Amino acid sequence: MQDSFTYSSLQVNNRVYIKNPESSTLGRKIVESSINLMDKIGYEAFTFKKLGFEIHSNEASIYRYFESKNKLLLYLTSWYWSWMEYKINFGLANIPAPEERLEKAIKLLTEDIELDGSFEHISKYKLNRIVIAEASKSYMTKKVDQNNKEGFFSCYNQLVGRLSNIILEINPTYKYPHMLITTLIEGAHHQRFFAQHLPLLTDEVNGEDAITEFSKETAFKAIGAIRPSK
Amino acid sequence: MQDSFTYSSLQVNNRVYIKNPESSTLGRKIVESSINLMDKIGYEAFTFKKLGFEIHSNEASIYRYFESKNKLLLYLTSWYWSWMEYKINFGLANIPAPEERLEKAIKLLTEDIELDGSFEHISKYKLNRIVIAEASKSYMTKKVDQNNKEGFFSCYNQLVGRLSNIILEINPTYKYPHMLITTLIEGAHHQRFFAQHLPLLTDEVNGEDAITEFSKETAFKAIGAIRPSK
DNA sequence: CATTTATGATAGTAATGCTATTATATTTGT
DNA sequence: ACAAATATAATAGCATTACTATCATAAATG
Repeated sequence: MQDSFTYSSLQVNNRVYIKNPESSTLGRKIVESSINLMDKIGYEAFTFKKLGFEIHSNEASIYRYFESKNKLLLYLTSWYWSWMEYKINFGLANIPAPEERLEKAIKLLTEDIELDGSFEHISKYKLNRIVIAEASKSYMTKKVDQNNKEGFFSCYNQLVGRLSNIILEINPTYKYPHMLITTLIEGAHHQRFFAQHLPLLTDEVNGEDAITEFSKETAFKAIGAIRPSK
Repeated sequence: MQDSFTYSSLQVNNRVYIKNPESSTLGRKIVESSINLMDKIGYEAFTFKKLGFEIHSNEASIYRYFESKNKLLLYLTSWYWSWMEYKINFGLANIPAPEERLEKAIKLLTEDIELDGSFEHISKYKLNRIVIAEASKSYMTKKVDQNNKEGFFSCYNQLVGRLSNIILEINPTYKYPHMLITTLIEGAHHQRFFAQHLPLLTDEVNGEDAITEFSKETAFKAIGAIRPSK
């Protein structure tokens, strides 16, 4: 991914934060460190107090940026999905055939995100791990309806909408484009987690990225389309 | 489901509880009420103190049955999966053709569980809702590996293993039987949740159970088998 | 009916998830 | 250059959570 992509958080709903973390050094440090810390100790053990300690600041200061750790998680996942959409837009820019577009999109959505050596503001590698392991905690909540009403899931909704349209371009009569996309995205994430922690729930296939391969294969068969030859 | 099915918890790993809740009135009340309360207020807000109040007992007594609310959730989900396995075994008993077995199994796994009028000890309707909304919190945890080593997910592992075998009976060369099963089970659960709370992520199709239909269709296409005619 | 065993009542503790207050920097507008 | 506004740091406090411990009483059992 190019550095030309400005990490503005314009695409993230501005009601998930109290003060835009991109607007100050402290804010950026909060986001950056929250990714490291949450990836390391997990959402449950993660607290603003610990984060405050990590960044040599304190709890109260973090609360001026985010109302709660759930909102912070919402911020991180929204950011991830809008980054992913950017990445997909960029990756599909020169591909006209919808079959190829779909295949590429599925690859980008389901592939393993590698540890990048570069010292970026936001570690995509860790953020991907957080999305895999913790994102569901942002919406599997008694506040979903309220949060949804406020538009906190719009990044994800929008991405799913666009991908559904590609499917409909390929097969306009396919009845379940949204289901297929969300099932494959969440499914791929689950499979990554299972591969690491609950291996009996997944399939080991060496010499390929089985998860991405499974996702592509399942998608094309489901919509009754022929996969572009490699 | 017959009442002849004894609700013994033999199939649930005995290390998820301290004292078997099926062994006493209080224990059964704990399980029964925990389902009602957790369904009502959600896993996060659920506490042993509140549960104690509900059953006119107290916190300390509940802690004699379950070490933590995470273990209680593990108990409930394990119970659910072993009940589901029983239900599937029962439902497939007289079906010889693997295609029909698979179709029936997918139906049982993904269908909406209706509110049953009968006053059963354990409400399958609510338990299903808990599994949909909260089950992932039982394993999306920094303790997964340890919990898995102790066999806390064996009910689910076993069920997935059996269903994979049906797939392999139909198509012995299919490479991703476990992935397909888990993707469809978790996927169907997600879709039920989305249909209620995040409708843009799913597809509305009237006049049928779209989620079960999608699951069946996707499964048969994925393994390249022909669906049994209805 | 003596003794385990199960439950209830109460208390206590460290940590969590905040809010509030005040002091001190830092930025800014004039 | 300086006053005013704004951002951050430091500290305290509070209700709740997630437990553990203790002791009394009730129920079951041998």
